[in-house]
Amino acid sequence: MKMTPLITSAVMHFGEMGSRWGFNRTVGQMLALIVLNEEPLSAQDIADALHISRGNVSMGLKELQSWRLIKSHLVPGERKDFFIPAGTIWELANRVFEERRKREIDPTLSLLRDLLLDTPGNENEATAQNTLREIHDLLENVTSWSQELQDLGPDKLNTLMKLGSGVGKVLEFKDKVLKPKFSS
Amino acid sequence: MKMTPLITSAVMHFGEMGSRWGFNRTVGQMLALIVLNEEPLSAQDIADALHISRGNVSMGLKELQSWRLIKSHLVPGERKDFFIPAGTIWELANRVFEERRKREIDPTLSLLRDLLLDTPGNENEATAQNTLREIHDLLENVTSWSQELQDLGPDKLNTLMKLGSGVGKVLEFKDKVLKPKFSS
DNA sequence: CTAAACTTTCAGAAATTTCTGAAACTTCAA
DNA sequence: TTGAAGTTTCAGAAATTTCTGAAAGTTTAG
Repeated sequence: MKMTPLITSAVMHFGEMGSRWGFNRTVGQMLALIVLNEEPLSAQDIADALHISRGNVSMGLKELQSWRLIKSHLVPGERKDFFIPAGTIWELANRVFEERRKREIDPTLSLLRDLLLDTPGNENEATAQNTLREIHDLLENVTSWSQELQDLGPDKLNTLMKLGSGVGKVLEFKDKVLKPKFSS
Repeated sequence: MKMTPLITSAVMHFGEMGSRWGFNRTVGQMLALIVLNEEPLSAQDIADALHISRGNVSMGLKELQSWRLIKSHLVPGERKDFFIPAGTIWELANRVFEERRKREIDPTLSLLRDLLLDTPGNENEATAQNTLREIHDLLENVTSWSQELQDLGPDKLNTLMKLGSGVGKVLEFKDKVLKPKFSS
């Protein structure tokens, strides 16, 4: 399992970006390696290709599985596990999105809900609470909205994308058609 | 400038989440503090409230300004600078989004474009390149799409959100109206 | 020009995260 | 039941990130 220069640069880059995407350098490299290789890879293959310890690979694989980005693939007659991507690129991207939402937004939403139940103790606190409510509503909207988009699936999403800046017009149009009583 | 318990828990939480949102703990706390306080705060106020060093505050303010999340606010008759949020919650959220896109997606897009120009050296590399192209196209779509959404602005976005799962129907509808020649 | 009030910078300390490698564990064939 | 092939775990080493505080820099009033 030797890496060509092209694959090496991609793998290295995904390693660097990995940390920005929620996992660490080696986990990012491992993901890129698995996604870019047609052949399923064993843990040992990965350790060799990336020059990292076997233990580190084991932890990384566990994390990638917890994100549901890779899955193990049993090769008949082989004792060890091999790993392959757990879906299409679109699916993987969605999983990363979803997982990040879980880590970045959900805990905040939960705290904000709690804080909004408290009775403000003074003027200043009341204003702060209003701001918190604004943040809460925004996050809730973002969450449900991104859920919608994912549910649409790549095809419809693409149609929507091609509309480009026409989205606004469709909306106006829809308003006129569906709510004719209230023409402005 | 003392913090009530409500504000304290919000500030602490945004500190913890800060690291997931692209800045570090104290920067997150500082942002929350500034956003939740009606009154503009001086650097010293912040250092006192959060019990962190003056130097750290200075670096944090610089970073928050580079993200365009806060701006300084001159109080007549005062020598020192005071800081306030650089816009509405909606605007701040957009800036965070945009900044993250710049850091998380743009560099990858740029690398992928380069890698796609290379001529694949062998079979395996050709397949890898196809995968890279798929990733590239997806990222490009995500980028332009999220740009669209931001341009729509909160109001239209909200209208669109209220449509909920009806978005799909609107799309089908639009297809029929705009492309009647090619009815399936 | 000087000094007071304030800010920024940055070297190195502190805290946190990641990685290694050896030991413990599991599984299976014989 | 044994041992070979493989995996996981985790304590502490290494690397990285963040924070402090003292020194250098800037601005303005007088």
